[in-house]
Amino acid sequence: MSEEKSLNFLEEIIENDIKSGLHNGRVHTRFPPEPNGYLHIGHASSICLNFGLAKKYNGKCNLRFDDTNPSTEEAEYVNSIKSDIEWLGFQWHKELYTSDYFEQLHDYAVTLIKKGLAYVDDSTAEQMASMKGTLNTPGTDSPFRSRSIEENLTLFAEMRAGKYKDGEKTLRAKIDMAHPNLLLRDPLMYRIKHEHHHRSGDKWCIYPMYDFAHGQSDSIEEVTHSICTLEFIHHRPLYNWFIEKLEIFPSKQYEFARRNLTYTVMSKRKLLQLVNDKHVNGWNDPRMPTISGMRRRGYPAEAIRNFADTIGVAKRENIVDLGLLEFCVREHLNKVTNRVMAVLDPIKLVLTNYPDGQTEVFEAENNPEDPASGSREIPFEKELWIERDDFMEEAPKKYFRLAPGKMVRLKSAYIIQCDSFEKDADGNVTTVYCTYLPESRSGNDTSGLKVKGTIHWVSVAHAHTAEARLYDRLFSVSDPANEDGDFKDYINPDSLRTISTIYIEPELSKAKNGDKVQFMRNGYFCVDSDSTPDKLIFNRTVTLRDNWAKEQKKA
RNA sequence: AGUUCGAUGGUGUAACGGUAGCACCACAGACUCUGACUCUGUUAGUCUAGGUUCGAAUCCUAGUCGGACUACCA
Repeated sequence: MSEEKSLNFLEEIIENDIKSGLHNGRVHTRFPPEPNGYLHIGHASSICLNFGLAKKYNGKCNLRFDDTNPSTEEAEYVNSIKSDIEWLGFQWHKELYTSDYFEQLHDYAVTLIKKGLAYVDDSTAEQMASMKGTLNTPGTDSPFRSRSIEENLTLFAEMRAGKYKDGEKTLRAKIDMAHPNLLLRDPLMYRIKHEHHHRSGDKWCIYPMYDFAHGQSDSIEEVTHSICTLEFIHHRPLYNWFIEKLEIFPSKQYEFARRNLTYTVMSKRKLLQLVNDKHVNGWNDPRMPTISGMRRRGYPAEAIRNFADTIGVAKRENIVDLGLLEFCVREHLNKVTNRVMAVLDPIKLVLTNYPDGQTEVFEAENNPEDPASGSREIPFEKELWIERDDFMEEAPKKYFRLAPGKMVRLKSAYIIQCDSFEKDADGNVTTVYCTYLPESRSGNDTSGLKVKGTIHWVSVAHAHTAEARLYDRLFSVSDPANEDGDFKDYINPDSLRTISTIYIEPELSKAKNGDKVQFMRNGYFCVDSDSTPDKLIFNRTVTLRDNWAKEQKKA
């Protein structure tokens, strides 16, 4: 019972806060996406963190759409974000929008103007940039910095009323143009944008900047722990400055390092390029690191949550091995998927001593990891499809499969011995001839034989067909964003291999969209949404571990 | 260069002044009607230099290396 689970740094902060009675021990977090794109695995980490922390400490987690920029945001994204979060298995306390606070935020701005802490600036963006100074040199005050409170009030009201064009005026906080933190050199609070907003419509033509919206929104919702990624750490003094000057609920911001993954890219800009340049087929392409892509790929939500849990949270730079995600995926799929037989690269196997036209039905366990999964029936005949890889003319020493003179077991059926084979004009093996041992029948094997190899098969007469899409990592280098040149030069040309016809056991033809199975000795697959009633399409989620492949590579 | 955050095996993460642990990967073996799963074992780490201390991954000082910040984006 007393197994002390170590805490991450955020849990430590929260537990200390609870201990000290801060906000009466109340914990309230939020997940604040901007509805301008699709969620990816990085967001998944943040979701698991924010919702997970709330759950662990009996708190609440809001979903807040940070929609302060009408130029980039669309309702379409709101829906995809919501369904991604739900699919991950989380339920938000409230669905909220920063745009719902526009009136309140405006009033906060007026408050600051009245306190002499904000002013309307007529400078252009270029002028402002030139007065900003640099990392090493202080900035200079704007000529409009000393406008009177009354004038600022009037001007700001006129800005709101639509008297000015985009870019003509801004509202700025009056802090310190020489501050070493550039964000505190009189940051913009409001800009003019005569644009239609996906929720507030045309009611507003001035929109708050992130820095003037985020902390106050947290505060309005009485969020206790506002958790964001490390690149916002420089914003924290500003976050606190607004809350302090406004004298509102003191939400606190904490930062963690965003999680990176090998063999992919995560920035919205890069992902957008992949989509626009058609390197992938949309945001939910199974190769994309988006939540919708991973869902379509067949990654279970449980696996993603487990992954987020396993990699934890810290403040140091990191790049997590994709292999760890795949491990989590396999770990879960192993427990829940039924085993089925499918032949992806077929050659024909003929059992010369098996009666023509005879059919036998074998019963096969669905999932040895889960006794409750039951069993199914598989028809067996004289002619079977087997995997090309499972036969070799000349077998190397540790090859446990078919070769002239060698024996294997046909999974759930008989032990067979290879006698001969046929090749076509190009030298490709077309047919393998074997004899079966009737007394080795699965379930009541009296042969006394032990064979090292077991292979899967599908009856030629009963096989159904399907398409398989074999996905592999999107990039051929582990950190494409940090290579020389364009990251797109490092796209893996073999990230998708389509096999138009594979043979599947009859039972599998009943599979429905989204179903997940294990193709025995091959990998985990799921039914793709492109499937039609007369054509099933299987996505390869992830391969099985393959020690034989490693063995071969060494040789 | 200024500010700021960080540095523990190949990767991710613990150890809160007192035995450097866990997971993934890799490797070796056992088991196997999936070369899967499972099980056992092995390799491998505290950025550097000083200091404080009986004792330092942990505290202090200096350095090194890496990241972030100069959008009317979030």
